[in-house]
Amino acid sequence: MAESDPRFQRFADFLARSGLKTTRQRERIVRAFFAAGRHLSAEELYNRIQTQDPGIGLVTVYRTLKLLRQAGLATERQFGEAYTRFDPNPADWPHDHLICKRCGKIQEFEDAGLHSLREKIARSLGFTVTEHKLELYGFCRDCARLGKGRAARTA
Amino acid sequence: MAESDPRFQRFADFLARSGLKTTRQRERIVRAFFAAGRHLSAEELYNRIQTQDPGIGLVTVYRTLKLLRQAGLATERQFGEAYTRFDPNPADWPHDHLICKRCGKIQEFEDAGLHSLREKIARSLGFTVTEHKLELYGFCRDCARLGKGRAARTA
DNA sequence: TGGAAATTGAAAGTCATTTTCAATTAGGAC
DNA sequence: GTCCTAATTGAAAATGACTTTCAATTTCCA
Repeated sequence: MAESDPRFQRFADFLARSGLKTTRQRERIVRAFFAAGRHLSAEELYNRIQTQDPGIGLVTVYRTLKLLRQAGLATERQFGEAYTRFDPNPADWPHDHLICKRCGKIQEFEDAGLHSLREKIARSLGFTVTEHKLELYGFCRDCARLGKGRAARTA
Repeated sequence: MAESDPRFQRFADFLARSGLKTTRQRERIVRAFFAAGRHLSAEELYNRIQTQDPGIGLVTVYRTLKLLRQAGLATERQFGEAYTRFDPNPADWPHDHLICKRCGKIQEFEDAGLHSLREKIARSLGFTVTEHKLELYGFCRDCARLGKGRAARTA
């Protein structure tokens, strides 16, 4: 996730191509987002940035996340929480998620069998499928070991 | 979906068991919900009821839907829209959904292969899975035939 | 039938996210 | 480097789905 991360360049290119400007705020937000490497909410990202640059507003975080989405560098996800999380994986990588109900860990995965299964189901019901969304909820190895208590939301 | 629908009795039992009362509003709302037989939002259900009983408030619709959920007679679903839809299928029937992006039709399905696939995926990543959510998006037979235009939200 | 406890609807409150708007800033033209 | 204009920013207000508050009404059992 060093400065050489090609996503910085992709974002810069997106801005230039769209006639938008590179600002201090956008640079900090994008850097913090990629550095986190997790599915953060706008508020969580905002809090991380606050500690280093209190001048940046939550509104600008929302706006920059929207730009990242348009650039194909982030995807909005809903995991049954009140807010949206942003997935830092390239939008053109189709994948699904496993969510730990105790620590909140989100594990991405890709499964070829799923694609054929979805075709089989769709065909049997007369549908044509273009996208899907699969979320598996449960406990990660560590949390399963600790006993399946109430969610603690650590990670 | 006649008066003999056992769900009316189940709801009445739930109310009695919980020390709650049977009211004109609750009866109308529950009847309209089961009669629709579709995944409605609170607002959609409210609108249907308005035409026959303008005295019922949206707040009461929300409250009654919450009771139906507690009674195991409805399940909240999010299909990427701004609002929640309520699934009129018994909560103890685990199933997934196919959503037509053009007419909004929602088709339920149950697939045994999915259960073993989810176990296989979880095992390979060290997770224990307790629930899942799968949504397939595409076009139903009728809409696929008409050409895959922009969503029209009919049904 | 009486009356306590539950219910209702309107209005106000939440909460995440978006819009508005006046002040600031980026970055191409010169 | 300096101008100038369009883009950007943050604060405050707005939005929209949903929930809570509260005074008035209704249910239902003793």
